[in-house]
Order: sequence, then structure tokens, then C-alpha cells
Amino acid sequence: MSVDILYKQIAAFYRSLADENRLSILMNLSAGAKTVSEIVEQTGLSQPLVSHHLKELKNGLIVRTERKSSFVFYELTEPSIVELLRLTNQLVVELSEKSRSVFTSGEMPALPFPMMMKKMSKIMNQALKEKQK
Amino acid sequence: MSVDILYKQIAAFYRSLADENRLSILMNLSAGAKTVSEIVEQTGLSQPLVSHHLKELKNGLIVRTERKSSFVFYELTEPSIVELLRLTNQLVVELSEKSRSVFTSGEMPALPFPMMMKKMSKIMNQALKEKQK
DNA sequence: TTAACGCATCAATAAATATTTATGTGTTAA
DNA sequence: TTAACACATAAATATTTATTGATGCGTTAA
Repeated sequence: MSVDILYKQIAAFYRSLADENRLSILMNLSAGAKTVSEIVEQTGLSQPLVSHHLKELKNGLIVRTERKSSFVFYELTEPSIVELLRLTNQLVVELSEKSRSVFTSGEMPALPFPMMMKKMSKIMNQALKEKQK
Repeated sequence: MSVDILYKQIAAFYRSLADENRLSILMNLSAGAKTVSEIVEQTGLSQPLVSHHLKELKNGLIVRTERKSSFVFYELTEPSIVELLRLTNQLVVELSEKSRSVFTSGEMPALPFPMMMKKMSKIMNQALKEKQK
């Protein structure tokens, strides 16, 4: 596969995550499958807006749907996506502390990073075993 | 810190990565610091466009600059960002294979994921130790 | 000081994206 | 079949973002 196409795909994936409201929705789904109504209620967003963002996430292969009677349940296609979010969270905190330290210069906060990575690796492996069944 | 603000920050971070050309630039920088001209040459993008994207990346705290005589060198603020890209790459491949298998139904490709995670963890830890010096 | 080079910025345009309001579609229960 | 509910979609608007071409600003070398 050409590198350009790969960049395009990765960019598209990041674009799916590059929205405040979609992140809110994803964190909601991290606990398990939910209906649109539940997501609307828990995020405080309007129903059409939630539907729109869910569509984006579905296009990005990040969530999938399952209809049960009159309800449509949305769930993560891959649980490890949540771990990616956590990793990113840590990285963002990291980067902002680093940039701040340019000015404060001297402090060096404790880094939960290594431990987090270990845990993440574990969860990832587990998710993949789960998948191979 | 409020959760909403956190989502906003993470979304902004992803937005910095959510562009094909910026990914191309970042992969170029993964080998080390480079001048704008070098990036222009190696990506094939116009100079103002490269400058624009570098500005975005700098706002996102992903790169930083250092002036040396008449040249401006750009470099990654955190080498582990490249590892995040690799992880994402794997995840995207993963997701697209998964979605394809909905149709082909039966194949289950070998997953380099666990090994990758292990390597990534190692690199991350190393980068962090480096930082604490 | 002037010319050449490296890079940033500005103005203009095009394109993509988020959001709202209104409406349509499918499902269930009366 | 009709009413109510859950969700999707369409139309309209506002905002953001990518890209280009022209120009400005700082640095170096003549």
C-alpha cells in the first residue's frame, strides 16, 4: 500500500477523534453499548447532533451498530480505542507540562507513563485474544 | 481540571494530527530535526503550506523550533509521538481488516499488535528516562 | 548597503465540518 | 390503523480549515 494512502487513512482516523463531542460520546461508550437516547441524555447534546457524530464514528470504523427492536445500540468496534484515548491523554498532559516548564523551569512532575503503558499493553493483548476466539 | 476542558485539549491534539500533509511532515521529522527547506523538498509541498502546517504543529505542542543562523530547525518535542503514530497505524489496519472480515468472513490475519505494544512500551520508557535527566 | 536566501505572514478562495430546526422513516403498542 | 417513540436525514447556516500567490522580514555574504 502506498504511503500516501496510509497517511490519508490515519488522518481520517484522527479526524474521527478530533472533536470534543465525539470524545465525550466515546468515553460514554467505553462502559459498553448504549442506545442513542442514552447517549443524548448523558452527553447533553441534541439528538440530531449525536446521530451526526455517531455517523462520523461509524464511518471511521470506530463504532458499530446493532438494532434491537426499536432501539439502536452503538458500541466500540475495538475496546482498545479507549486505551488509545488514555494514552493520548497522558501524552497531552505530558506535552503541556513540558511546555509550561519552559517558563517555570525547575519542576519535574511524577510520570505515571511507564505504568500506564504496561497496563495498556496488557489490556490490548487481552482484547486481541478475545478477538481471536 | 474539568473533563470538558480535557476533551477539548485532546480533540485539539488529534486535530493537529488529522491532516495528511502534517503526518507526512511528522514522519519526516521522526529522523531528527530538519529545516523548513528540507521539509519542503522532501514532502513536495509548497513552502507557505509547510510553514502553515508547522505552525499548527507548533501550536499543538508537537514540534518546537530552534534558529541557527538563517535556518529554522523544527523537531519533535517528544519522540514518543512517532510511536503514537505507529500504534494508530496498527489500529487503523486492524479496524479495516475487521470491517472487511464482515464481508469476507472467515480469515483472521496474524496480528503484530502485542509485539508492537511491547516494543512501544520500551521506547516510551526510554524516552521518559531520557527526559528525567 | 545591497542582493540573495530562508522563512513567515497576509489576503483571497475553496472546501470541509459542526450545529440547529424541521421532517422523514421504522418500530412498537394501543 | 393510528399514535407514540427512537432514530436518521435534509436543508440552511456558521465556522473552521486547507491551499495558493504575493509580499514582508530577518539573516548572511558580497
